Amino acid sequence: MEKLQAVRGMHDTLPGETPKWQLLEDALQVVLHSYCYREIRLPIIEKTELFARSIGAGTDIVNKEMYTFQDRNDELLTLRPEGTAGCVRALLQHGLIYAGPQRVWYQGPMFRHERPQQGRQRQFYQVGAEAFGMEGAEIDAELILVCARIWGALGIEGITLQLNSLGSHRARHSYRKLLVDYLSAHRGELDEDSIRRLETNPLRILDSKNPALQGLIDGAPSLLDSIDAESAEHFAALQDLLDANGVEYKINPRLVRGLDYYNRTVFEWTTDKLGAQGAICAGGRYDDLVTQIGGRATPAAGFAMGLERILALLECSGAEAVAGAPRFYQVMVGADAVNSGFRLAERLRDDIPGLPLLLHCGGGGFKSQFKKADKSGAEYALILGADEVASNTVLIKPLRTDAEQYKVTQEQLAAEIKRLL
RNA sequence: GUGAGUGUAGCUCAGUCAGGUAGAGCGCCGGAUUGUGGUUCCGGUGGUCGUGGGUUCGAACCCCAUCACUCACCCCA
Repeated sequence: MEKLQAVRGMHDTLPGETPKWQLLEDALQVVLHSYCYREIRLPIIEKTELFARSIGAGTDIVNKEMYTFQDRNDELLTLRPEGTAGCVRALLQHGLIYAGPQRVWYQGPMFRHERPQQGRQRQFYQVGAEAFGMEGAEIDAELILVCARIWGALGIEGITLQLNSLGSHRARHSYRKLLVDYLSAHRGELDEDSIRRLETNPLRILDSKNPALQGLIDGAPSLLDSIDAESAEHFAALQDLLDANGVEYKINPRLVRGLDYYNRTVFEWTTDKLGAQGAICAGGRYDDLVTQIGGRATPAAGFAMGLERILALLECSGAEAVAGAPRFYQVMVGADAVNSGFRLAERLRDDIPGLPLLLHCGGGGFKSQFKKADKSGAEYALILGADEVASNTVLIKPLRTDAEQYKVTQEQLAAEIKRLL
């Protein structure tokens, strides 16, 4: 029979790895809550049309990377490839978009059918924050400061903030023409990918890694030269706020995002420690998305970060999370000991909620049970054998020090454990 | 989607070049006078060599296909 394995690009997070995930998630929550972002929980499946309309019908994500399928009633559905579209849809559907400024955050799995490699899997986890109803550059700055504080909380260093402004959609559209004209004039110098993108997403050609193209790209008209006056002002205001708060950034006129809904501010936090997948967090402003999804024009901005990449970065910098070991391991030898041991343990759990107490299951003598107690990482063994059952006592043996084991009555045990905790 | 590399015991790997029906370390289980772990010593358990075909008297090894992982392109968080 064929061995069953996980679907390609879908990873299991094993018990040994979950503590570091929990540590990361907790740290993110603390920072987000300190800026008063509130959690929103969203469906993993949405109608396909939502993504086609928001991310953009011409983007790679929508064209070749979505997990799309037909429901039993022939509805076209998609496993979400990102979180923003569903978030906007939910706030719109429930009328929160118009209920004054909103700050929300979400976390969970996203799905993209890409070839897996380092820092890129088909099911991956993002934490994102979105803010609605705020027009000025202040919210752009706040989002970036949230990110910066997250890096600080996690002890992540050596990453770069890249910043750009795409201008208004209109300005971006006319720039697109300008760029296509320029590149078409040099069509012969373009590589295969770039020629394809000339039709689909010409701005991304600016992002090309092909060294042969760098000269051509350097000579291209600059996006920043052609953005509208209001956007330029907005961008300047953002830079002032970042400067005033000591956030370092690099203006990168070639930074364009792969999702169509962005306008004005776009940013990306990148590292050079993770190979080809250098972006750990990215976002920007998307003032026209709410309209595209069918609502009234509402200014909006947000970011999303890739948790696998952040974890990989934390491992690079040598951080280690501690796995959850029991504090107490209860050794029980003989049927009578098991019997009264279970009842004793249940009483302890009543008295001390959350007590990390591991009961030995599966029999065996004292020797083998102690081996397992040691291996479990527990600090103390609680020992129950025939003698203890007969005398209504328990032996407590410290496993991590040379201290002698000692005897307490079963009535005293809860108090003694509280003392040891 | 394109290209390259890898796949042998629960884990890390040797064996592949020059085909002769599988090895090490760690782990796991047990023992060292039977109610005490962590060190040491002794013994044991362990793999249809990713999967399916082919070549051959004979394949972990050569060939083809396929799946998965890794890396790069691409894409993006």
